[in-house]
Amino acid sequence: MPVSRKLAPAKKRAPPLAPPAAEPRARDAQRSQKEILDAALDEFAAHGLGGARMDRIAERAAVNKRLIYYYFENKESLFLAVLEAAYENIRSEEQQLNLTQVEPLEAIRRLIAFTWNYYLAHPEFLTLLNSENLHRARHLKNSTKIAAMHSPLVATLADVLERGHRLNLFRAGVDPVQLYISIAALSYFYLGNTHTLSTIFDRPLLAAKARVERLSHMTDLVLGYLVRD
Amino acid sequence: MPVSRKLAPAKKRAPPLAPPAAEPRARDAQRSQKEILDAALDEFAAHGLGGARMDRIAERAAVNKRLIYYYFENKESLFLAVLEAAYENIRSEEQQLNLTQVEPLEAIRRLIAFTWNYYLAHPEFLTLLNSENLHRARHLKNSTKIAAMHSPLVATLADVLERGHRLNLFRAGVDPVQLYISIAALSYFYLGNTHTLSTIFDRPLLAAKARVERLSHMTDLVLGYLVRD
Amino acid sequence: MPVSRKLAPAKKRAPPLAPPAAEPRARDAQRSQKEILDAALDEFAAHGLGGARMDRIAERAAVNKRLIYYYFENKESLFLAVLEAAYENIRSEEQQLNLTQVEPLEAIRRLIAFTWNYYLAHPEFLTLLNSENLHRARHLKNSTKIAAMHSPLVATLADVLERGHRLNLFRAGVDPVQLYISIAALSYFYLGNTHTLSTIFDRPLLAAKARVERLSHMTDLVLGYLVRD
Amino acid sequence: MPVSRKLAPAKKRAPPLAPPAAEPRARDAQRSQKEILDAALDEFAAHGLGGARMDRIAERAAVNKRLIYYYFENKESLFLAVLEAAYENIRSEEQQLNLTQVEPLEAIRRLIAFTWNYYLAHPEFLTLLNSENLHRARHLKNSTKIAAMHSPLVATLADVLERGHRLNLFRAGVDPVQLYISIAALSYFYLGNTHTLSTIFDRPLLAAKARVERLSHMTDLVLGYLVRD
DNA sequence: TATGAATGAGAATTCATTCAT
DNA sequence: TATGAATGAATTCTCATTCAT
Repeated sequence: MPVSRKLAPAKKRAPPLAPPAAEPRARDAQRSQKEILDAALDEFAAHGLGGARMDRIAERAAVNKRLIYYYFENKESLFLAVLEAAYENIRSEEQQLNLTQVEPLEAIRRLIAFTWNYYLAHPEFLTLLNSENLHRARHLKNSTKIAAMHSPLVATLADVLERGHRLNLFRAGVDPVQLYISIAALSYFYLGNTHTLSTIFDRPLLAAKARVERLSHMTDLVLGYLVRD
Repeated sequence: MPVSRKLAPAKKRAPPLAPPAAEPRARDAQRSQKEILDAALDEFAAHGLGGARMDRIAERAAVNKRLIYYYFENKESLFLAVLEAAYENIRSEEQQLNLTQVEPLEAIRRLIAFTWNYYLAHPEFLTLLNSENLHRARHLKNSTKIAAMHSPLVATLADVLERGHRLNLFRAGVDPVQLYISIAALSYFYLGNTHTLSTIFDRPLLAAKARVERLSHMTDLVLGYLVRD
Repeated sequence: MPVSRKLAPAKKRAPPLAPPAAEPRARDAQRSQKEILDAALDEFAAHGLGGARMDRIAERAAVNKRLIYYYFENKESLFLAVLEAAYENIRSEEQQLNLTQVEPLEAIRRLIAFTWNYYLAHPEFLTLLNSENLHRARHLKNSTKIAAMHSPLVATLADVLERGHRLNLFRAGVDPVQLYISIAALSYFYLGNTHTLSTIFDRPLLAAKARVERLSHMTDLVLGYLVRD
Repeated sequence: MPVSRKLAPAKKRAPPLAPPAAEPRARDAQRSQKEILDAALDEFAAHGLGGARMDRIAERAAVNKRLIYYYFENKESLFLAVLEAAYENIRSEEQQLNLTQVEPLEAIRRLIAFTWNYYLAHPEFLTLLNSENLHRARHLKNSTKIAAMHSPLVATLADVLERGHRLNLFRAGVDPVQLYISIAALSYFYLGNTHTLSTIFDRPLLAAKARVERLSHMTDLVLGYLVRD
């Protein structure tokens, strides 16, 4: 039962990550915004949009709460900003796979592995998307750039499929969007729902061995379907 | 023979002005609890655990808010109760597929179709699970019956795979849990993330035609992998 | 996070002292009232009037909550009933000291020791009185019998003082009420405030040795004043 | 340059109708905290911890209820803050008696009179302590400074007793803590229990005459014991 | 650009008490 | 005499947001 009486307002928890900052910190707009976004990503990922707390974001970012409103209008806008940044990040890393430059079979393998590993490394991306879907993509629909961010991905996958088919390697008539959704689905569901799945099946789905098996299973599944015999 | 003298309480609570008397609904504990659970399912599904409002649940259930606490300790316990009921529902319908009684190929087809249609008809199940995963299955881990509810499912699928293999139809060495997760994943991600996916791919994923295509794609995918050539 | 879903309402704590009592217990008005009073005494003593919970009283008494209202109108009336019973108890035990039958010096010693031991054995009496004083004796003032219960005590003490004086043992002009209040005060404050006193003086006031010393000190104090040299 | 686009929050909170504009009081953290503490002291003293209402405290302090939580974690922390302030106050006034600078007999007289008058002037101190004892000093035990606040008092009284004894005035072997408790007890019980005592003895204990008599009786009692014949 | 002080509108939860049988 | 079901009115505490500097 901590007591605070003198001047400082009561703090619920031990002081935040950053030192108490007696004097106002150096003014660096760029940096402040970045820290807010990072903190907000963590917070929204950890608690969802409804469960996220502006107070905690300010604390994590080590900025004054008021500053968040200065830069990001309100909670919802901040959430959209976080979402866009998250999409930008995954799409940008994806681009670096250079799928159009490798042979089709390898391209598919790489895409599956990349997706799996990215989700594994960025669990916050999954919960973020879940939150946005809970809200029926309300925020994303206000985004001007989001669709444009995804056409290259579709084009790339279409190219891979086309090349695979011309080499008489892949089956015909595969819809790239459909396939991409399936590839994402296989990793997304397993990782995003690990907690419930581990509980209901009473099985450690994130153990090292289980992870290797899952990647292998997913690859088999997709290639088993895709590759013409 | 009561011993009390009329001693006025410290501060009389204002007497109710007039009885509303809109013919009070019959007292039925069973029914009240059911209505609360139904309302809570809707509310949790629509807003997540954090966004759900006890007030709205009471309103939807048409019961006094206090009654919720009378039957269900608190919000979290209510959430677990809802979760368990939701799992019970899907597992029970699944059981009625009688997968052990049909030939393996048909069994797999049915399972895929059932999963797809169930999720389509029960979008609340998806958001509910997302919420629970956001909370790292905190509630479910307190459930005593959840794991037991799932062993029949695994056994059934194992039986189907085994029979398919003995008929020289299916490939060997398929892990039923792994496969079940994949089957669920393909529907779950598509339907649970329809809003964001529709937005980023700018495509109406829930249009009648799209739905038919998706079910077909998923079936092809799974059978393409499973069926030995 | 206990869950209760089926028919029974949620219980916050493990079942009360008494067994769940599936069938309504034998109808015994006398006994029910006694159990309610006992439970209420404990509860009011432990939490004060404001902090006491009717629910807990019902639980402790192992009767239905509604029954309390049947016998004791409301919380305040119940509190008064408890108070009166408590006073009755101490006065009745006090009476059995037969102070008028022993020599004055011994009578005073006995009264001091009795008071000390009674408070020690009945800490609930102290907190009960504190509660009533917090409420400015609001309940007691409604009592018809309380003053009558105390005149014998005053008479007895007056008699002792008078006899002591006539024997040239005690000083003259001692007001029995004043003296009684002092005797009670010395024990009451020490025992009723043990927790804060032990904390501020950092000393275990209830240790066996400390108790012996206190009784001795109080006796010295009172007799040092009373006894003529 | 804020990056936010105007994205309306999920549900706009209704805009305030019109600013009350009764010339807002200057923002003064120190003063706000003081007013809250003062109001809380009154409220806790009047109703006990359980009966105190945060709403009323806010109202009395003329601050927004939320501000209480801004400065004082919660009700319990506020209670401890109030307690500590109360102890600080009495101990500080006591210090100003300069008991070490006056002759022993006078020192004891002064201490008795001071205690009596302080309790008379600060009835809230008594009820506050009663509340804390009801809670078994739960809050005080979390205080770091409380014990330190009391050692000077004990030292002072020890010095007085020692000097009195060396002057062959006081009896030997008197424990200062024991004596202090007795002195406090005599006033505390009389004043803290005035309401019940007046009722059970049917006598106006706070009448001017009664007060004079009580102080005189207490002084006689203590000195009768302390002073060597 | 930055911040400490302040707030209105809820939010979950509690509580004494009454209803209906 | 006894009880499970039900409730209106608080009560503590929370939260996004704004004020004033």
